[in-house]
Amino acid sequence: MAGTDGRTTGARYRRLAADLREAIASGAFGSDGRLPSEEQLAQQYGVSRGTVRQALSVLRANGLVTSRRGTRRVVLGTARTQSFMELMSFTLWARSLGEEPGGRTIDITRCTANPLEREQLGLAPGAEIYRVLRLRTLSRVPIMIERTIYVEHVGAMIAGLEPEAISHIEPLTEQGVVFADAEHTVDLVYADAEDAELLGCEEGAPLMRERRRATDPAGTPLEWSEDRYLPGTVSFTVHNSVASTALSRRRA
Amino acid sequence: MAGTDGRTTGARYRRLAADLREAIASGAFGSDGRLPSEEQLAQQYGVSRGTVRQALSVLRANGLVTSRRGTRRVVLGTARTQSFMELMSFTLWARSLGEEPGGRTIDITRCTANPLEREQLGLAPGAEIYRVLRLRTLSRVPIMIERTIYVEHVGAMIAGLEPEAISHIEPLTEQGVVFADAEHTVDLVYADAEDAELLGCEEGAPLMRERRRATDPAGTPLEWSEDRYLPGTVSFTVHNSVASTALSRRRA
DNA sequence: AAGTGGTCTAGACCACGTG
DNA sequence: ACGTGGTCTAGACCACTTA
Repeated sequence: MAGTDGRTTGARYRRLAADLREAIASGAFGSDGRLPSEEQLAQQYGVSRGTVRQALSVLRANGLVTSRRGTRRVVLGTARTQSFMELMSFTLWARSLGEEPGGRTIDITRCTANPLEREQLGLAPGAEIYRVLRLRTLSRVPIMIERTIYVEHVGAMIAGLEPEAISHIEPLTEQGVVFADAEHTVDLVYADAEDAELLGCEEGAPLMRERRRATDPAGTPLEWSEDRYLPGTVSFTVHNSVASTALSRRRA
Repeated sequence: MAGTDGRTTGARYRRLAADLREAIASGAFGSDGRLPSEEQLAQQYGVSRGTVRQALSVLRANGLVTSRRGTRRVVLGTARTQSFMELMSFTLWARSLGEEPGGRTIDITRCTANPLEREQLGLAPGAEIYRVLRLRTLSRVPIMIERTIYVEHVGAMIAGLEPEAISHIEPLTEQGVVFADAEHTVDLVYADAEDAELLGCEEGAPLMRERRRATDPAGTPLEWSEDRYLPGTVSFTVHNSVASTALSRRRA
């Protein structure tokens, strides 16, 4: 519960948030889970109240602590949310589970984007894209099929990787591609012939579908992906509050 | 693009956020979608830069605008996210779609919570709960079956409603029950005999499942619900960014 | 009545992107 | 070099909860 250990890089409020996250996970706030007041934390950590509030707002958005006028904050639960990159990268996600990620690239093609693809990536007529088809495994068991299209300059990097490369996103990040935002949509679809063959299920079998559009910090789309999971292999969880709503329910 | 019209209640930054939301929706920021600088907005609206930033952070969390050091913010899209209550209430949601919400309460029972239910609502052994089973329709077509358990004092209010009441949450809100946070988990399940009969599908047919735990501002659980949708009727969408991650992918 | 978080202000410096 | 958003500070007042 010290106030001086912990990280030394990045913004103060991020380090503080990480510290508090640890303190929460280790049960440092007692059985009732009441946090110190903002003023107390500010003094303990030698920062202003504004910085404390910035740190706490992160924890609040993650559903870790309450926040209401008049009473101290209370611990709601330990960290469940994953980092943004863990959501983008099947490989990172698998590793964080302690499972062995695998993947087989079935096909990579460079071609001219069709109208639908142009809309998904916000491209002009005639733009070139890369289409990538991969089968993903968890501890050698196929669980997901991934159909992704990349804007040209990103796809070119992917095409330069070895076919056996397990992670595609890590090399991209090393080469300076920055993913900043993503929109995920989850629904239910039925396996087509290709799905069935690759996943080893019946044609017409139900699958969980996650569609995802990822952009760079400027808002420019980088990739658009449609992932199909075998039932019983994944679920998606969202935390939502009056103050910050990220989720929406749509008519199909 | 005036700065003086708009709401007159609630926090300044919320009113400002609503104003900016409208301005974005009406295309007031031109074809390139570049927003004025924070300093300019502060002067236009007669507030401090801090308040402007607070308003913009709301829009950012909703995926409406970009935000990066060095450049002005840019419009990403018009509002897609729904209010927190629209997510909690099937009735509100249906109305916002312009469709007619309907519901039939199949069963309400007061009983002692079993161990699983106690864990879901964080209750002590022996606690009483209400179990509610409802069939939900959109424009008279059944699309979802809802199995909800309520803590005792909330369930008692539900039990006092007419059986034909379309909305359960609205009366609760009027009686002072405040929903503040919720955690939603989406996956795929297969219809059991009861699902099949009520939804009019085959037993074993695939359904989209949304499980939800909702709490009051103090973090005390109020309800736990398991909703099952017919395929093709809904999808769930989440916006996610490096700065604020609410979503997580789980091994089933 | 006292304590706490929510809101707002005014000002400062820095890191980054662009011209 | 300049403008921009990101971070941080110090202080103020208010709304709410709790005792």
